[in-house]
Amino acid sequence: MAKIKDVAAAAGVSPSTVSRVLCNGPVSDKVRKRVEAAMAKLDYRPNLAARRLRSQHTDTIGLIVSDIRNPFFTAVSRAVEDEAYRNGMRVILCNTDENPDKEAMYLRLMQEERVTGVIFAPTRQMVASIDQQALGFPVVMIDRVSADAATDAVVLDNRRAAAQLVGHLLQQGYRDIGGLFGNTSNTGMERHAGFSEALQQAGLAAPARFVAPSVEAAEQAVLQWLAEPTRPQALLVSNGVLLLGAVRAIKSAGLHWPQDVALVGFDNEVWTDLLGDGLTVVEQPVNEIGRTAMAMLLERLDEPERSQRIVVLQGKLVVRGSSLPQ
Amino acid sequence: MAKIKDVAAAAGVSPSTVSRVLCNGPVSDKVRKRVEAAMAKLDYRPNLAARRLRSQHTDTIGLIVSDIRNPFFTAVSRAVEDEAYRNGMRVILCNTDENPDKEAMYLRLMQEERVTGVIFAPTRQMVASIDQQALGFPVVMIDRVSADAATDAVVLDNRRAAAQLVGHLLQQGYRDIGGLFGNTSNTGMERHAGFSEALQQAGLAAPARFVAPSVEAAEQAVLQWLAEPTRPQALLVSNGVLLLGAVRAIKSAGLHWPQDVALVGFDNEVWTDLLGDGLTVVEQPVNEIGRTAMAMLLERLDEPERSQRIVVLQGKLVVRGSSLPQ
DNA sequence: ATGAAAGCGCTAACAA
DNA sequence: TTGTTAGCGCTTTCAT
Repeated sequence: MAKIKDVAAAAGVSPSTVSRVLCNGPVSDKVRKRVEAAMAKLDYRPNLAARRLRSQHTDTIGLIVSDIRNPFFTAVSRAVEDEAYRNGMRVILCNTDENPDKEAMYLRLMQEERVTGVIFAPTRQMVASIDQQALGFPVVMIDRVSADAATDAVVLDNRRAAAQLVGHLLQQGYRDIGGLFGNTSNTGMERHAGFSEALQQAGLAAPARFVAPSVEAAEQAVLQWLAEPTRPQALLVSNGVLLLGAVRAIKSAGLHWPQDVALVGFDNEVWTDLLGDGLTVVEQPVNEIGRTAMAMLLERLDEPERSQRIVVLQGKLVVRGSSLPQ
Repeated sequence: MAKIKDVAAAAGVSPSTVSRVLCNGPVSDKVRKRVEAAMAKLDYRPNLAARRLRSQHTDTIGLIVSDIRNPFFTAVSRAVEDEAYRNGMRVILCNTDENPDKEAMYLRLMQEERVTGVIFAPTRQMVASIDQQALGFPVVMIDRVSADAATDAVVLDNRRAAAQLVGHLLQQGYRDIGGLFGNTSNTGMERHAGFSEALQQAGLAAPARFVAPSVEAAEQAVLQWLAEPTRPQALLVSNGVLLLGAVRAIKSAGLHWPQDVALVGFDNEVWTDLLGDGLTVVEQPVNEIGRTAMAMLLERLDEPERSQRIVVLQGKLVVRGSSLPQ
């Protein structure tokens, strides 16, 4: 494999000149042409490891999420990657499975890679303990954040979104409303807070249950809840993964929405409008979340000293049949 | 940030010894302990760019797919990543959008990264033109391959799977069967071949249409097809993305399966069993595909000279209501 | 088992 | 605009 010296020799110039061509440095047009011809002839590929070592910048960012198969993260990842490559940066993707040990391991790996920065959807335990100074690179958190986080962040207005769903249910005449939330992320906690507040303001009880963030856990929990005499008239479910579990539970219990139980949730996944008259959900602006996170990271690199910034995006209430009593 | 020299000084040894600790080389237990203590104290993180440059191996593989949001690739990616990290390798993910220019660009990037190997789901144009020698690393193709590919590969038995779906429809009494296929991948071509052969063997016509691999293109094509007087009794759709489009079309045309039109397809996505009595599909062994691709890459690295190998996996027919006349 | 020395392929400072 | 020189942080001979 050709190296910079070979190209230099073939073009009759010094290695530095070849390097300048590579980096768009000052080179006369005539020489540049010659060098580019030599590169093409030798099928030269600059060695990125060498460039990174020497130049001390990797143009690489880390993207740490719980599971790329969660459609929310799938969509956000794609947006982040597009924006990254558009800015000449590469992305290293890491799946943590909501496991703090894996989170720590991948953060360590990011340090070894000397990444330029990281976009991170942390678990609840991790949020407060992230120290950018110690890490050595800036972090933008997404999806799961709390007030005590010390980094930039892009989040949905989770309380408001949950409150909106509750408001919608109240408006439709539901009074007996239950909530199902994930127990590992701050997102679940915030959505629970919005849910509780909205119901308390209406003078109603706010029965809530918390489960592991998996389809199976949600399915089992909902199946059990629906079998109890205190079964709620309406169910609010905290994200797309849990929502799928809830749908499976309702289906396998032989029940139907909205007559047996109304159902509302988060994440406007592709299947939510295909079921019966559709599921009422809050849609997250997934592309905007990804793009914004990447943009904030780039801004932070430009201005390391500027104060912490949290961008709060609004969800969009999409009303469908699952919450409209007939 | 501490470097190897600092650790060496702190531990009272030479940099080589620290390096040996890092690489599990021969070091006495006593010295190893001292070095590890120094590493911990200084919060040392080895610089991967430097290691890669010097050692000439990157322990990195590239994964090139059309779009991570396609659930098939989402699942395969996750399996590849898990298997990679388990083997101490990192993964660079690239989305090509079925665009040959992007494919070429990312292959070039993989060369600059000096990746150990690449797992690649190529478009039709690209399949035959992949030259591992010129690229400088081994390639394992997935999902889309043809006989003239010159690399290792892991594929579904697409012809047989399509034929199975046709066989199932014939058994259920359908005679007038149409097929919808993607026009950019060899996968679509092979599934079309299996579809055609099976119908020809039964002495039946095999009307087929080809569309761009997007939900919208499929929806429009099916909408139009269903409005024609020659509308088929049953529709076979070549992958999960197109299948979603077909479902939308049938729904928005106010039709129902199986009475108005039976529907079968590929990819057992989460929503396929939620719609009515469910969609009949061929399920691909997504985890096995990802794991096998990674395993083949590792084997190829061990034995560069062994002959080309293609692993053909079987799909699983999952029969549901969409193809069972009432 | 350990150390000294060389160099992976490139870029950045400096000089011309 | 171009060349010369040094060195990024590590691993790998080759000694000892």
